[in-house]
Amino acid sequence: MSQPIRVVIADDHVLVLDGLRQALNALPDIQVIAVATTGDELASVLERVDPDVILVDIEMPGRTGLSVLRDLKDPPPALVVTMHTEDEYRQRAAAAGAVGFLSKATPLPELAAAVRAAHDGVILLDVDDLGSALAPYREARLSPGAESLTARERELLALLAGGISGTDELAEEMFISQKTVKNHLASIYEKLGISDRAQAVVEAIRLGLDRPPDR
Amino acid sequence: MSQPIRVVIADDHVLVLDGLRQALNALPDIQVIAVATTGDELASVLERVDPDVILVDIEMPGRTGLSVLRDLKDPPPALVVTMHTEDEYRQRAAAAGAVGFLSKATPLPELAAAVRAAHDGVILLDVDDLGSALAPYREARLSPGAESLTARERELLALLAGGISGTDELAEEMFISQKTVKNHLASIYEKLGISDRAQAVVEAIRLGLDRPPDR
DNA sequence: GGCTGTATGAGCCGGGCGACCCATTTGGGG
DNA sequence: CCCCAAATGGGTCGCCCGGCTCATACAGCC
Repeated sequence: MSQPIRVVIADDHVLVLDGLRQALNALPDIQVIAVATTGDELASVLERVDPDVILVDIEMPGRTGLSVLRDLKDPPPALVVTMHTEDEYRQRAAAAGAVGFLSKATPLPELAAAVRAAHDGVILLDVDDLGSALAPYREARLSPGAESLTARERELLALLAGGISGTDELAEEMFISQKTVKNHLASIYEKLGISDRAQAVVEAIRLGLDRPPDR
Repeated sequence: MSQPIRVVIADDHVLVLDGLRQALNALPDIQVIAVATTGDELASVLERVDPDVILVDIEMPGRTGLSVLRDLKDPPPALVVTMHTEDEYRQRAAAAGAVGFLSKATPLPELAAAVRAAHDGVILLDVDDLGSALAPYREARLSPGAESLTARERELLALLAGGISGTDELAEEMFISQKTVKNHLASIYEKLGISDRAQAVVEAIRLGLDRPPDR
């Protein structure tokens, strides 16, 4: 990965939609680029944009999500998210070309992992142990820009995002000399294309480096 | 307002729950302090914590949300959020003591407004024009710390959080002199108890001043 | 055994930033 | 009508921050 995974979500319950959008956008490696509340809207959205993964509910006013899926000629991997866990729905989702089938009772980290797996080409439908199939995708990826940073540089950014901004406090927190703090900062500035601590804080938070790991 | 509104959410669909939690927590004036996925869990949660508002789904494994509501002796205002819009459910919700009844197709800002209204003691059940009843509560409240800031100071913080950190760029953006920028910053530092731009960015984002208004 | 990247550290220099003191204008509230 | 808060602006000063160059030690890798 290097670019965030671009996702489209379709669900007729706006509350669910908005919540999901916000939750997924909070992850550094996933980006919701469009949403739809009806089947028709989804179809028209998919004419304009080309997501990496689609999340779709079955029940929607007008056309069902599955109906839209069926008609796509070159579809991105689609995950069906529904309240209905019955096997019949699962079959129908599979027939429509979905690569995964998830309940709305799925925890969010699990969904995120499924999105990453789907983007990676994994077909989640025919695995019986979903948990272990998703294991490699549990961990939140670092955002593109964050990959070039070293561990120590990320630590420093996390402290900065926590409100520790003075060179000496940072040095004390990290058990190194003031000079080394400034060296790390200089290296961060270069890698991220910025030039001071205020911008570093902006980037640190944008890259999700402010809260320790995933979740 | 001065303290954020403390909310408990109950919904058996973890995905919805997680999404909602994240979305509501993103608002500066609302804080989700606990969640529950079953009626029993909700009941036990309400023994431990005392929220300002409860959001509850009707269908849940074991006890329904309404059943839990009925048994509370001194209940906080409760909003029922459900997929079912039929009038029968509405009656049952009212009978259980709910102050509001919302569909899962409600947009998020509407839900947030309803939470604020409920916290304010408004009974939303018997209004026929929900839209205008919620109008006064549409606007997202500013977080406590942000209230002492002037409009111009908030503008400045928004720019800072956008990555504009140099005095001269800020001055240009705001059509004022460099000196005035530094004056505003000094005033911000004093009000927020901080001392440089990096910390100002941290606060700006924490206070939700990075993105213009509500939504 | 060398090469590379990371972490650590030093010195120097100029400019920007924060602290302190002050002035003017405008608009709204008492 | 007066006063206060907000917004605007000026000046000075000292220190810290960022840019530049360099050095050492250690770890992994081919």
